[in-house]
Amino acid sequence: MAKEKKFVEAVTPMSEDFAQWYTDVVKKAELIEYSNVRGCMILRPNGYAIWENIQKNLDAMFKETGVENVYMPMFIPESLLQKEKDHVEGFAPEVAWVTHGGMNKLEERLCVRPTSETLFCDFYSRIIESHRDLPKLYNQWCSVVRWEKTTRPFLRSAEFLWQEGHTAHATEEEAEERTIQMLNIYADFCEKYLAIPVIKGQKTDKEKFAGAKSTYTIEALMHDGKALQSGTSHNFGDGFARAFNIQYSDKENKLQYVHQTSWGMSTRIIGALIMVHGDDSGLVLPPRIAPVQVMIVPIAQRKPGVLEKAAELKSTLIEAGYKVKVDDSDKSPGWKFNEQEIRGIPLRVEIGPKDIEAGQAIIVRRDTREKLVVSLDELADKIGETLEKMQNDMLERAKAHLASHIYEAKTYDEFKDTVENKPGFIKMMWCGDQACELKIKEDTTATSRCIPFEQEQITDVCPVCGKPAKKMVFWGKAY
RNA sequence: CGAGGUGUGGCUCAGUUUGGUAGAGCGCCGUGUUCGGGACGCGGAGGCCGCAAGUUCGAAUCUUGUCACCUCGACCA
Repeated sequence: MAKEKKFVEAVTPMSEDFAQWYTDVVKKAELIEYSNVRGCMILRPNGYAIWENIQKNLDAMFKETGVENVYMPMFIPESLLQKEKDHVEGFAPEVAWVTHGGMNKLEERLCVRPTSETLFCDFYSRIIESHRDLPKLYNQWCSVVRWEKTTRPFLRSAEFLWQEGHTAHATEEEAEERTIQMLNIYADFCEKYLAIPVIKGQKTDKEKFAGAKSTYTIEALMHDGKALQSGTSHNFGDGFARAFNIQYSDKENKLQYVHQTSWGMSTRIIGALIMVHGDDSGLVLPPRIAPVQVMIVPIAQRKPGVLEKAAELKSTLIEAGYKVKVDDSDKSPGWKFNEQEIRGIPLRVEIGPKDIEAGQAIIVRRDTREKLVVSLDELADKIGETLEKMQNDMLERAKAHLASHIYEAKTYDEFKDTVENKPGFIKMMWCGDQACELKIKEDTTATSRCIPFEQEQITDVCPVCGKPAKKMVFWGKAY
């Protein structure tokens, strides 16, 4: 029976106001709380646990390829940051500076790392001497600070958590191979754990990382049709090595510069998780990344035996390897259902006196709300099956959404019309000239997202300028 | 950083036009009855109205400044 009164403010529907929906979900799922410092957020247990799971799984994938973790200082002396010209130009406008130690002014001010290329380079210049020292495959998990003008939880915060991998190689080929390898790891991770399909490709010169030779990216599509750069992998060539004098003696005893890469994924990906899978009831977490996979909701829990049964089911499921909690608060069942849904917990198990009598329980999927009555003996098996199915279905749905939001433009008018009316990616040929890229941005606010690895020849000329087309580019509005 | 908007118990907001010392619902605490889609009764706690100056006998209300948040741009993971 439906109640007319709804006391608790629901999440703003996506269709009404997507930005507000996002903020509501972030707050109501208790992922974050705003802090006292502009643009900085407090990651609450529900939010941090997601990051911990991302970290755990991604870290394991890195380590399988020989990567080792280190930790670098959070401060960078100004002189060190200055060493690579493009790099400092790219980051200078948004670094935070430490000017005093205690009461004393520092001789040289220190920047709070916006990224740690310069520190790794300085470090590598000291520890690399011979070809026998290569490759160096280091990564660090840390936070970085970028004094952004406008911030949004997860998508762009002044301080954010991430990992940054920095490698040094003997040859250009090896560095390129590593750059692509890490991009593939990100893409695989997104598909396998986060159920987020991505477009892999290369950034245009305009969009590439400050100081990089080439930047590769994975681009995901949010529910509102906007793109989110979800992970990047850069090939630095020997540019940084020359600026920082990172040389090794090769087999012929000749001095050579190393070739470097760097690659990162941040808490921003949690923003993607929210905006790819969430719905009007809140967050929907893919089972493989969900900190709690099953919430058991006892019905009529004060009736004898109900809580005991719920606890028993919990132990059974935990033994079977699932992450399970029981909501034994004295809220009404309806309340608990809504809480579980807003937090995106993949499955709910309802267990009440009637079920106990019948030797059964009800499993409810978060994504489809599909209800499944199962006998208690096979609960663990069914939970496993359903989690698996849900993970797959979520990926398939996201893939379908992505596929149905990729458009093609043969003329610039068609392009402009599509940007205006159909949110998503637009495939269009490009002459390779930055002027056209800038014009597109000026006219439409859409930017080049990437030059996808999987190329097609849509037209022979660049629809913007009419010159011969060199590449097909994915364009779109982005976060 | 530019344009616009909003700041009043934990949340959503009324009160500001016309200055007179703060309200509602939800939430919270206690208690009892409840429990299959945000239950109900009774009792209670909690706010010098974002912050700072100013005008005034008196400011949530008027003035100036400042900070935060939201939307749209520019910049960026």
